[in-house]
Amino acid sequence: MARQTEQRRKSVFDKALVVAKDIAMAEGQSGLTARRIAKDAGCSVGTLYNVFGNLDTLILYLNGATLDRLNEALAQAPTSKDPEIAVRNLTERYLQFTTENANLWYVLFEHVWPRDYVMPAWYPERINRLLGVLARAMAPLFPSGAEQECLQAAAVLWSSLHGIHSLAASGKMGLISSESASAMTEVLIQNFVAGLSQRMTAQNPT
Amino acid sequence: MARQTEQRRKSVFDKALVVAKDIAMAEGQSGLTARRIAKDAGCSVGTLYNVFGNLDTLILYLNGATLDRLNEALAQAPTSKDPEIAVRNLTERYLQFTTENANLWYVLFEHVWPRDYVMPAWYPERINRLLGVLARAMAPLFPSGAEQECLQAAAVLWSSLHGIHSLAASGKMGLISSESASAMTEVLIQNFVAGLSQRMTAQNPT
DNA sequence: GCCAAATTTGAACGACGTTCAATAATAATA
DNA sequence: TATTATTATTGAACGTCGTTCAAATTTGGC
Repeated sequence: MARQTEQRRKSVFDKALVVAKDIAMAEGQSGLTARRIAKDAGCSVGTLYNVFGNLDTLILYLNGATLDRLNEALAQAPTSKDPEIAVRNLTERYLQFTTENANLWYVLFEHVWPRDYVMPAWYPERINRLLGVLARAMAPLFPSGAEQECLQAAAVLWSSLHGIHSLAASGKMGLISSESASAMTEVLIQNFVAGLSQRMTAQNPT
Repeated sequence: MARQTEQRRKSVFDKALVVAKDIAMAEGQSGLTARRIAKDAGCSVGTLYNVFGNLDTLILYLNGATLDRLNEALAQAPTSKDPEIAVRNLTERYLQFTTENANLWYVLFEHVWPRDYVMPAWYPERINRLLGVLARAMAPLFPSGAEQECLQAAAVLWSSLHGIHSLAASGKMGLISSESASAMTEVLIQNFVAGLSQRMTAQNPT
């Protein structure tokens, strides 16, 4: 029966993702080996490959789950009509999440995909969902009809946040300490939002 | 004689870095293996380890050379008293460099260091040298005595640029295409600089 | 209970970073 | 120059990695 096959596949799928998450949180990227995950999940490497095809795809699903959890965390951020406050509320949650889930975040953004790996469509869509949350918070900074510009600005802010936090976390920024990531985020938001609102008022002078 | 020893070490050192650069440019991160570099450099893996200690250190020196070359490229950017123009000139050179040296840039920022790897002091110093170039271009946006704030703002802008370009290059930003990195950079600079100058004029009203 | 189909298994493969006893080359001494 | 002491180089070997696949096991239908 195909039904039972499906059920067993799903149980292996779920179990593998659970133990992969546990391993990643406890030991980081380096612990995420096929043999280790199979052992902790109570199956053989062959079964893992039967379900996921390869280790990269397993990590892809792990990242998908991480993105979902971030989305939930951001959904609980208080809203505000003031874009600067709304954006700051979001970035505070974002920073909190990446701090509390540092190793998972590391896997999410530092994992190197094979050059020819094709991402399933749902993966970039989940990232765009996050961009959408940020764009909604920034919407008051843009005139109606400028949804594209708003989305682009959200992408800029999102990428910038990522740059600050990843460089700070990995110590690749020189003397700038990792503790200053929060302060740097604040500088970014203040000035970027100020620039946007100035542009807005210049176009629609009161 | 220690002299001759030193000379041979240096010749292996230099040759290894040259072939490592060639390999990285042609094939990217994945081609940078100890056996491959040794083969191309005309020595054995043992000699490579005798000189560099480990492969991470070899890559560290490769990255150092890349940073030096970027520094030279930025030094040739035209200066301007207008901070926005000066910053844009720098970021254009930066984008040009990372595009022309995409694989080297990838190695520079995506290489995962062992958790306990200790960077030599000269490495973060080279990154700070780049931050200094950016900070000098932004200096007119800050009152005298605010050098620390200026440096921090430079670090924010630098990190943001890195976030935009790395996410765009690796396709980790969702639907945002890699071709839009340049446009996103422009959005970032315009609004960030506008925010900074607004802050400046608010403190020193004319 | 038996057979056919599907699933699970883990030994095996090639490649990786790294090590180190053996070899070769060099410097010092007689 | 011949011999010894020191140093550098070598590459086979170790353990681990992702991945494969023939064989063993389990499953579902009769």
